[in-house]
Amino acid sequence: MSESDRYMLEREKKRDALRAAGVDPYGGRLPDVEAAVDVRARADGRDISAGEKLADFTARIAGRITLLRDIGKLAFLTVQDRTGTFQFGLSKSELGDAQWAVFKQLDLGDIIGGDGILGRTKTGELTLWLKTLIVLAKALRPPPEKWHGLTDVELRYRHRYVDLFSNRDDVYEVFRRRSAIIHAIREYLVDLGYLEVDTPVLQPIYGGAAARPFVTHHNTLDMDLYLRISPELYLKRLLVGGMERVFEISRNFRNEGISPRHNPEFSMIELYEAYADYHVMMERTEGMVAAAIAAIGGPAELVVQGGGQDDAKDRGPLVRSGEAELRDPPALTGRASAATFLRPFGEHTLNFAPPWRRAKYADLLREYAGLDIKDKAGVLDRAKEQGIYQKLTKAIGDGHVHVKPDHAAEGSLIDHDVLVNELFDVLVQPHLIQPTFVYDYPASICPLTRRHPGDPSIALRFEAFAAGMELGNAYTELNDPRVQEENFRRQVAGEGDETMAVMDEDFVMAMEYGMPPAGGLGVGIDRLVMLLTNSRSIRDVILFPLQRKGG
RNA sequence: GAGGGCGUAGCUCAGUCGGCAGAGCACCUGCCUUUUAAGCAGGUGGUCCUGGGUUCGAGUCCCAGCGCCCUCACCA
Repeated sequence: MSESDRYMLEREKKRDALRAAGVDPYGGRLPDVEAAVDVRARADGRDISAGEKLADFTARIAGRITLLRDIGKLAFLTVQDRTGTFQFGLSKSELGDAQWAVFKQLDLGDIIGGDGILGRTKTGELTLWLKTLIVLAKALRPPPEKWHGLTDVELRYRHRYVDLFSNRDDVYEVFRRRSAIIHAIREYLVDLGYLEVDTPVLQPIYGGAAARPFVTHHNTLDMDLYLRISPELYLKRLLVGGMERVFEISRNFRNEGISPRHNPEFSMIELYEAYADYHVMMERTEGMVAAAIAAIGGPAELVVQGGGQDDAKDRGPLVRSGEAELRDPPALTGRASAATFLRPFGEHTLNFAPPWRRAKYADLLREYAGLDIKDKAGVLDRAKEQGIYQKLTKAIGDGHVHVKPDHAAEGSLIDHDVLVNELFDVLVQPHLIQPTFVYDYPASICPLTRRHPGDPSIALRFEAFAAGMELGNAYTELNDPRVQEENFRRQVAGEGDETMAVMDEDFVMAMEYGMPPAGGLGVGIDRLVMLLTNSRSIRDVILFPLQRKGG
């Protein structure tokens, strides 16, 4: 017999003892349960001295037993509900022998309800002194260690339900905030007149991003389908249809590598606004984030675990190391003040107060790399210095790098703008800690993007960065059907990345009916939640991140 | 896909030079009517990730595999 079997057997014996005593170990509906936090609020209105019990203050609370202190004929249980914890006080003489016998069959992890009267113990702890004990669910497996909780990263992801109840103060809180953030964004856009829609996840033709798709199959139609990599092409059709302001919170699927910032399925919000441009989308980005921050409250005291093993070892019971100086700084208490927009992230404090910094791509390249974007020789030299040129020339032939000598510097095999882009990633992006809109990208690295009317070498695009991480991407959208069609043709011809979208004739047809000029924006929800909950891994903001079979 | 780290009781973790498998929590038995990770006394509990190998002897050394984490690659 394994040890876990022994644990189960002990608990099954207690379950059977409950049944033998006529108590259902798996109770049903329990009306009028009050949240722990609400009982506390109600108690605030009363003056209760230590050791006092208020016969007229009754309450019913339910939750999971997280602590159990049996002191003979008296016991204290700590139960946890969705709002916090509450102490139950049980006295053998008050409860009576029958109920006391029920208590004796309880273990850590069981879910119970209690009716009782409120009081304070000698030490002042707010306590519900039970008159009636209600068994709601006998747990057959023991919870993890009560002090450390579940820290094994693999077990946390594979058994997230255990992670959630045993690491309530950080893990559960992350997902509570995630919910609040999404709700706030939705409300913000709806208030602006946006319509929320659902477009196909199963797509016969995939597009809207450069990524490898997952393939699936419909049996009856005998048709291969792709899980969407982006909702973009459907949302633009809706612009044609007259949905002038439209958004979707979209689960996207990309058959790519996995990293602390990439999960095969991830959430993104995409929005399109007719008659707007990418500058308007900057304001929308700021607005959504501001709404999200307002929804989750003031400056975060929350510091969550990273995936790293070193982090796990440092982990304290409630909050992680390194955040002490960020907890309730006196200067940040004003709800409406700009300080509310300060969020801790790793060793940084990010300031999301609008307006965020707006900087042109070329200007940032000059500022952080000291490079003139038009100086082909200088860029080439720096690329060689950084080993980028060598890496790219080595990669020629595997399909990822294309030789375009006409755009290259003298003697270079690699396109100038490709080198610029690589240098930007290495030399500039890590410096973009504070929220920053990088705009006016070189057109050649985003060939499908609408050009600046006065300068065809500039694309009307921005990317939003924070903590060195890409957070969002926006465009002044192309609405010329012939240009769009030509873009598709160039992709199909393999001129761009070979994984990019195939020709979507219906999409072109839609545009031929007239699509209003529009601004379009995509924001990674998971990454935004990471930033606003100080989570270092995307897996810490996704409830059930993909794991290999087994383990 | 490449490199590095980790895998020991249900959980959190020690384990020295290769020499009887350890602690805390949890669990079981007993005591306890004001505890706060309650306490005290006694006790149970092991596929040391899996499979090979070296050795008189392997948790420890070697090889292969599996899983997780990290870095890189991939990735609007």
